[in-house]
Amino acid sequence: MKQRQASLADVARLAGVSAGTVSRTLSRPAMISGATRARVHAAVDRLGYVANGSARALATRRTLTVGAIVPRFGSSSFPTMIQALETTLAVSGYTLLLSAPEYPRSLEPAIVRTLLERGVDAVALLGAEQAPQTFSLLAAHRIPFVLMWDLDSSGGDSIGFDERSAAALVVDHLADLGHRSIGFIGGRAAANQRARSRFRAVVENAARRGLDLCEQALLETDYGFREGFEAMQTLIRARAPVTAVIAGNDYLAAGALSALDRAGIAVPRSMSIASFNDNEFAAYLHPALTTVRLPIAAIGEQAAQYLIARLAGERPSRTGPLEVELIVRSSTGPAPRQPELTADGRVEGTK
Amino acid sequence: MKQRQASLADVARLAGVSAGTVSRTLSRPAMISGATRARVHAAVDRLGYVANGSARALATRRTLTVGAIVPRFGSSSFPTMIQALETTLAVSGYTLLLSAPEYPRSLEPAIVRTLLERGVDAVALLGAEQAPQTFSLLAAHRIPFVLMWDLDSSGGDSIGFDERSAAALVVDHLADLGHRSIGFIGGRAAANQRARSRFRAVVENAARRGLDLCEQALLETDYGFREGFEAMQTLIRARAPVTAVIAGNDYLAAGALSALDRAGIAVPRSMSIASFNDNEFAAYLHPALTTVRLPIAAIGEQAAQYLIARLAGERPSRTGPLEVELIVRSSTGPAPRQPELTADGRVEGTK
DNA sequence: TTGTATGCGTTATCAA
DNA sequence: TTGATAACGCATACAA
Repeated sequence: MKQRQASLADVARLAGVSAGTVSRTLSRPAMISGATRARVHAAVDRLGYVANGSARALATRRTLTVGAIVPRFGSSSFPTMIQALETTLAVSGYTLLLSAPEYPRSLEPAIVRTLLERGVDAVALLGAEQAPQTFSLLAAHRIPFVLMWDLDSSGGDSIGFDERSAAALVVDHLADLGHRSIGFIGGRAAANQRARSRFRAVVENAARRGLDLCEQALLETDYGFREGFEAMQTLIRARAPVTAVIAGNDYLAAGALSALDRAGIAVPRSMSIASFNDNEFAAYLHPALTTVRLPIAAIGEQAAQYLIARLAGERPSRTGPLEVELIVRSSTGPAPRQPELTADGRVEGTK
Repeated sequence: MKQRQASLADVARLAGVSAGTVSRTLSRPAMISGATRARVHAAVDRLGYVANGSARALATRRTLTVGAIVPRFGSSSFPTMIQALETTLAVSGYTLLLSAPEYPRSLEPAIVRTLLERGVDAVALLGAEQAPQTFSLLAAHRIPFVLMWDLDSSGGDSIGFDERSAAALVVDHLADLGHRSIGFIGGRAAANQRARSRFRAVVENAARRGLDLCEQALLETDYGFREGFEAMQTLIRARAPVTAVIAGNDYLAAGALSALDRAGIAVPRSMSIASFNDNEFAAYLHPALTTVRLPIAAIGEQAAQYLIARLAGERPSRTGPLEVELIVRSSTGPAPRQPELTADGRVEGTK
């Protein structure tokens, strides 16, 4: 019973045709007469034949496989992007080869080499935390690739949104409501390209609107509930003179809201909160939470479509940044309004 | 400049040796003399040679690739499992081929066929929402596979935890605190094997402890913040006579807590909340939230180790369910205590 | 419409 | 230690 898997030759023998005919029957049925086609299919079913992709790849020089390098899979919006990427690729027959390196590994060229050995037809890079060598390797092997999330990087085409306009939406919103002094709880700029540009975008926009973004209220931490909770506690304890806080992502927002709740500080009466919405769940955290909805799934979809086009020999024109949307949920609760400051500028509720 | 990638033959020519020697130099350097080894490596570097995995797979009959089928990637704990799976596999040189079908597609046999064509050496199935045919196909092709999450399924080995003991931990905790009547907000049992067994586990344990789990307080919904929010609102409006509610996962817990907050119902004074902790973030939602920490990352790791062992020709013994842990955060807030009931048995705070 | 023959790039077997 | 040669399974150009 230890027989190997059925091959094209086995099918051909059983069907009484040549191997070439079987191959054609499976790939271009139109070329084959109805009678033999039926015989071949019968043999295929009977033997449970499944094509050997390695042999096919060797002969055709394509694997119908796309590689993805995804740093920091866990607490990010990358799974959503990957889902969209994979689903869209699958429609066109492509399979996704996933590499989810934990932090320092994402800089190892070995990852790209593995992908190249596997013969991926294209590569998707998420978050652009790769070594420069990655790009030269891909270029040297003429593998089309796309950068997801980050619009600024050079070297290849990229699909993403503009952090500056996203930040502008939130900051403008808060400024228009009358806030003059705000805080920001964001990811670690030192360790994370995305956190860095978001950080910068908030700072620049605050400056543009003349908002006070005091150093004391500018916190960097890991993305996470606990981190958001602790960061907000820090702000509260320090009595940071702010009337609104922007959270860098959903996790931070959730933690921050929880900390405010625990401290008895009412949102939005005593403190306004806004958040970048990576995971599309910040929206449901609090009825008065303003969020910027980032086009996460759309990035995955469009990146897939870009690669598919490239692999079809087209040269898609560069698309602009994907649209970012501000969600103000005034309908599900009181809209953020001019905060009531205490005499000394402290936030109400800090004791 | 349109030359194809360098092949083993190219390297051999440049190094002045045979192709076989190059192959051996790369795979079993010990067999080769220092001098030729150096020459070969020089040629490899010079040409930027990368092995062709398809040809290697064809010759060796192994791809060093493991397939994973992952339904409902988005709002689940699967990304964490995948990260652990991939990381552990990578250490042993295996790459992950990811299939993340949206719902109905997970039942298509075409997915498994694609994986088989790609020549995966093994397959990991997450959440066991696959068609029965999946298992027979894998068996017919003698592909080792492992079921992740679900311990009960038959057909292959599985790595997971026991929903019943997880539920027992929470229910016992609430019962010991003196709660007599509780509610449960869980996932949709009809659409989701995992939600179903969790549901059942809670019901059975409640019965075992003589807790009242009235139908009115037994809600099924999609996993999500909004859904948890709305479910809890439903309970509040219906004035469900419960003093504690168990949330089926983190998202539901977050939404439920938000709804309680909005309704002015104090946790845990007027209502106790406990939650299954798929994503390890429920822990930070509320200082008095009791959670069952599910061994998500451990499942990914152990599944990888299981497959690696199988692929090495071993036959690992069945391991029992992974450990589940109850986290009571009394240190970060008041522990849930005997709730104060109103005269007519209503929960305090519902108006 | 179908069969034949060759090549894809690697590993493995057997000699030298 | 190294070289020659034969698979591995499929696709395709060419012939029939």
